[in-house]
Amino acid sequence: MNISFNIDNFINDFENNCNKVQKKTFAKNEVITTYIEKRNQFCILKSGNADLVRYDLNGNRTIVEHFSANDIFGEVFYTITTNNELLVEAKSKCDVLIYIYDDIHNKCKNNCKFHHILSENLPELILSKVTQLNMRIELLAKRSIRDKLLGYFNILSSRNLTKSFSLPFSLTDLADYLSIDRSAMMRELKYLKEEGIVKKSGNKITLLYK
Amino acid sequence: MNISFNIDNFINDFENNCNKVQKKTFAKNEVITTYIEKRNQFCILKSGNADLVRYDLNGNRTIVEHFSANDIFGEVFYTITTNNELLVEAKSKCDVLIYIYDDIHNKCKNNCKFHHILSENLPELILSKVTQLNMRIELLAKRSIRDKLLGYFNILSSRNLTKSFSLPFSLTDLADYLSIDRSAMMRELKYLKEEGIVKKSGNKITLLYK
DNA sequence: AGAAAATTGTTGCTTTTGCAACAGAAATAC
DNA sequence: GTATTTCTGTTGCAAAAGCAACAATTTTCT
Repeated sequence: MNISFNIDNFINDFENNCNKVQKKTFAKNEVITTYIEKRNQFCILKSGNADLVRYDLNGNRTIVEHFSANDIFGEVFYTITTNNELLVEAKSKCDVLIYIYDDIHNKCKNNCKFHHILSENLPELILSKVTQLNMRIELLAKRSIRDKLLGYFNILSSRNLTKSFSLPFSLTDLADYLSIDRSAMMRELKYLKEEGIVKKSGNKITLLYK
Repeated sequence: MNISFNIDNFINDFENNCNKVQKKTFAKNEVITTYIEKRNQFCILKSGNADLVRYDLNGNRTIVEHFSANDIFGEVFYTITTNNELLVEAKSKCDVLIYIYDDIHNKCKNNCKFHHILSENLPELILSKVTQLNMRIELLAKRSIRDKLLGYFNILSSRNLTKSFSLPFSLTDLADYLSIDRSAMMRELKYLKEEGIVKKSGNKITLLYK
């Protein structure tokens, strides 16, 4: 979910001028934000990796989304919050820009360029989120563990334009992302290797078909 | 995913003036649009009901989204289209407003009020879509048929502010919406009735717990 | 460098889900 | 208003997925 303009060009600009943005740094494993209070946060991940995680009543953990540089997140995307706990957890050191959503619409005192461009591009930014979520839905709607794995591998493969790629998280987390049991996933992964459909060493996957 | 301003107030306005919108009517079972060509359509369902449907390679049908009055849809939300067929099918007579997405940003010749308000509200409109999709993801991420059913019933229940509500589609379609086997769903539904958790007559469901 | 914690890999067993097939009810079409 | 199609409801059996438990490996912490 890359934002379509390059934030780096404006970093200095907003750091000096924008009186609406908050810049924060989080260490690995810190909770960046929770989606329970209604602060209408809109966040941009400047660097690092983070997961949006849900813990449900049965004790299951689901990785709802995985974020890397320039992805956007925040409770503004969860207007109707459920009773489950939603957390954004830093998986590495993370730099985050935090806006209150309504502030994006209003011009900031200094009328800074970053803020202006952000508000101009807001629809496209949110639209890219929609595209991302639709991909997520397609994955979760798949009926078998095999289809989920191959579906996800295909996404990573086309994203990298190559049949070889690294998984962005551990196998334990992958299972929580695909909403399946880890040991069942490991078994399916073994079958996929045995049948010569994928190759795997460490967290590097290679697709062997076609 | 109701749009936050009332379109009806502007119907006459745009019908006479907006040179960017197309208004079309579809009969039940007609295909309103497909998501394969890249026309960047942005559609508003004025009246009726429609489903976004995917047919995958295994012959499974998934109802990706269900639309009713004032919901928005269109291929602009599927920038990265997969190889699967995506169709929007009218489940009843449907009135649809169709924009080319880029036209929404540009002022129309007549600078009509409807068009103006639409472009002003676009971020919130798309944001409501995000919220809707997140709900969908939460549902599909549930690990069992029972949790999917109860999760969906809870959504309908809170949407109607009552423990009794009608399902917006047939049981066959419900299974395709939850991405589960129909007969397995019927069995689980039977258990839920036997255990006194839900009541069901026709397509009307009543939640009995709490 | 060594201890502790987390992740990977595996397996036997149980439970859940899917599949196939069919009968009856309801809706739709002619 | 009758025939045809779709939908509902059910079941036995097969396949897939989940659960629990544990050893081996890797990573992290101090």
